[in-house]
Amino acid sequence: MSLLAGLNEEQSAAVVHAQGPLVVFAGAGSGKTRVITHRVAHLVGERKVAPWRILAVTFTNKAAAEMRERLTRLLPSGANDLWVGTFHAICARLLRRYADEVGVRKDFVIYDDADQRAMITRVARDVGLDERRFPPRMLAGAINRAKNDGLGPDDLPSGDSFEQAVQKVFATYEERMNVAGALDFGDLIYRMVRAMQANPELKHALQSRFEHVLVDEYQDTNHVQYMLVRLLCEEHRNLCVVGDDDQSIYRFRGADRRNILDFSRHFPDARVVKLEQNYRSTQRILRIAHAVVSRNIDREPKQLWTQNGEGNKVAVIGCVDERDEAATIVQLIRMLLESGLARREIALLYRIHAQSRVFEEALRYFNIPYRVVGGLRFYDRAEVKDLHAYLRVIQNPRDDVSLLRIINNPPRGIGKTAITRLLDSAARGGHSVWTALEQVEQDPAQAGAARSSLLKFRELIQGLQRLAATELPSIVAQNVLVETGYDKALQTEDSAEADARRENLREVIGSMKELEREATDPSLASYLELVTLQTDTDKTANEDSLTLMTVHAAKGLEFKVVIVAGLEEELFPHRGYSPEDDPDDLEEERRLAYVAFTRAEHRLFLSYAGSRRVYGELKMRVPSRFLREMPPADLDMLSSESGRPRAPSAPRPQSSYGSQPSYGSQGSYGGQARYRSEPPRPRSEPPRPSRATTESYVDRSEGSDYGDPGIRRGTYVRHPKFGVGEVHAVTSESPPRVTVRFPGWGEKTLLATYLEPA
DNA sequence: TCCGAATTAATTTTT
DNA sequence: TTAATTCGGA
Repeated sequence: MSLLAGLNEEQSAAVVHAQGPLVVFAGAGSGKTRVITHRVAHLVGERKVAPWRILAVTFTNKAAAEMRERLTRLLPSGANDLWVGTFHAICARLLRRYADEVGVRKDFVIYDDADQRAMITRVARDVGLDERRFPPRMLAGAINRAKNDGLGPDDLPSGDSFEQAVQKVFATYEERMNVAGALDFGDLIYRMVRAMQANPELKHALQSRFEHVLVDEYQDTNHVQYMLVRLLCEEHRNLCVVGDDDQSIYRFRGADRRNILDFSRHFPDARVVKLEQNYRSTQRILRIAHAVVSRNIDREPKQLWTQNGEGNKVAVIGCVDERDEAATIVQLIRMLLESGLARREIALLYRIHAQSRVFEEALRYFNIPYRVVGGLRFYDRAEVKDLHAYLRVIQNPRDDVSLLRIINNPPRGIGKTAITRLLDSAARGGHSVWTALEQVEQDPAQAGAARSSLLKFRELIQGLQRLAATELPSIVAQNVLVETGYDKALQTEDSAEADARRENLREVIGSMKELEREATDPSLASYLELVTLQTDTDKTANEDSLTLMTVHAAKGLEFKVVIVAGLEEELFPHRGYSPEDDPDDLEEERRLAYVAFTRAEHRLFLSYAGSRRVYGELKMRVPSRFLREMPPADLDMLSSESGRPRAPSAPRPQSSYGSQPSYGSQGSYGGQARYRSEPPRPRSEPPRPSRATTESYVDRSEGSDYGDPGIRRGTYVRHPKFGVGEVHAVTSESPPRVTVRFPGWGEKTLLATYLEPA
């Protein structure tokens, strides 16, 4: 029973649960991964379930790899025969195995979002849609949403013109994808579900195969994924799902929290286990996280508790603007590092990537090693995608999107006209571009130079295909770079950027070689599948650098110290360009905040700026409502050094990086910070913030020594039309509205977003 | 065919 | 602000 050693009662219950559906509500830091891995180990080791009859689904490859690794250690027999993987990877594997039954080609390629977008753009043009009225990204969104809901083109409404456009594009897109032998991410799951529904034998084969199905991060499954899970476990009914509805942060991608919230309704005989003991954070951190998320109406009631200590107060640092925020936070980080903390133990989180820039500048200024997670991914680089496109065309020349990507890259005299004619020919024949290329001799429209360029390109690809029949992928890749002239073109360019691209390509080939050494099946097809499904390589995880990332990217991670920047209205909670308040959006922002805060083990720092450049425009900012929702007793309200009032016309210092901070920790980062602290605010009365609380927060007492970076009475602001005026009152916070007296114009009430500090 | 100016748009994104 | 994409002229 060593598997149960060190587990608490609830964890053990989940591990040993024998038969039937089980839902585990696993709060942040409650030992979720442990439960899931130990459960699998228990099934194999104690209950003698054959490993190949266990399916464990994760959301990331990283999580899958981690689970496999842990299981390898837990199980004497190893984890090789277990089915562990993401929904997408598992479906891809099943689709290849049952390609004939499903009706897909065994050698299908997988289109990522960019490929999909390219295809949709082309289809939309071909069916004659106005790109301005129906932007491809919206069409793609609608198509993906449909697939996430398990719907095909025929299942969609066709009321308004947009719906009609979607339906038309969707249907044609499916045809084209079929011709191209390509599946998009959504297809992988959708097609599998459809096939099981349509084919009872296939359904039965799979249902009897998987005796136990386990799903991690169940709160982020979408509807088709639910359908798939449901189908797979129909026979044995041994479904174990683990998740936390409070950490569901992918609604915008179709994740449906109802899947976990309604689990007991979907499976009435389900056992429910709640893991509420947190092993990660201090009590204060949990309290403020809970204070925010518990305001959500639609959630499973639960509250994390911990035996950990009370911990330090959560520091809230008010800053002047985003540069001041960056300078202040970097100073804070320097002090944390000086106090003995390792860089890898600190994370700086933000709501959107755009926020990282100023921090990166400040960190570079002080030579603090950092890594930015997410953003531009390695495999998304143009040159990498180009090489992969060549490889994909070699493997499957019907892959139109890839073919069109490389047909004149590097330039080889195949111009717009020649390509248009080729596309016409393909459309006429209802076949792929490659087929059109094979028939180019019969096409009278292709004449002279264009025709010979096309023929030359065709021979180039055919030659590489012959090579690929016998050689390893890395050899093929090297030949691609040489024979296509791709490398030569970069060499000729002779710029630093081109050198970097060549370096990246060398790196790709290096990693291909590495994979070939390890892989059981070092084929081009398996390499290509791997790189499309495995987006992040995460090789930098071991180096000691500070981590910068979005809150989304931080899910599942933990750090000794977490700093969350930009706790301002409009930013966090984020409101992009959606004009109206969607309560569901706000609830998701709360969950996001909950995820952010619960990443912290020992200390949590929050910051906001009083003004910030948004798309180049200086905007006034209002501190996040989330701050107001936290118990004031757990907060330390502070302001940055430069948060002190300055003469309105005083020039901004060139750089605030050199200034000494007015706060610090003594000895260790765990010590009480020497921040200037404000008198405690009266407890506000959420959820409906009264005007009074608004003022007690935003409109600090006059004559205060502390500069309030936010908008308050007396602040001078500039409006594009009315000029400079004085703020008379803050009338609402969301949207931030203020009354301003403009000389010559009188008193105006307007949105603070139109104002900048004067 | 290609380069640079003009235009436009701008969350989060495990796959 | 920026980055990405498109368009127009050489």
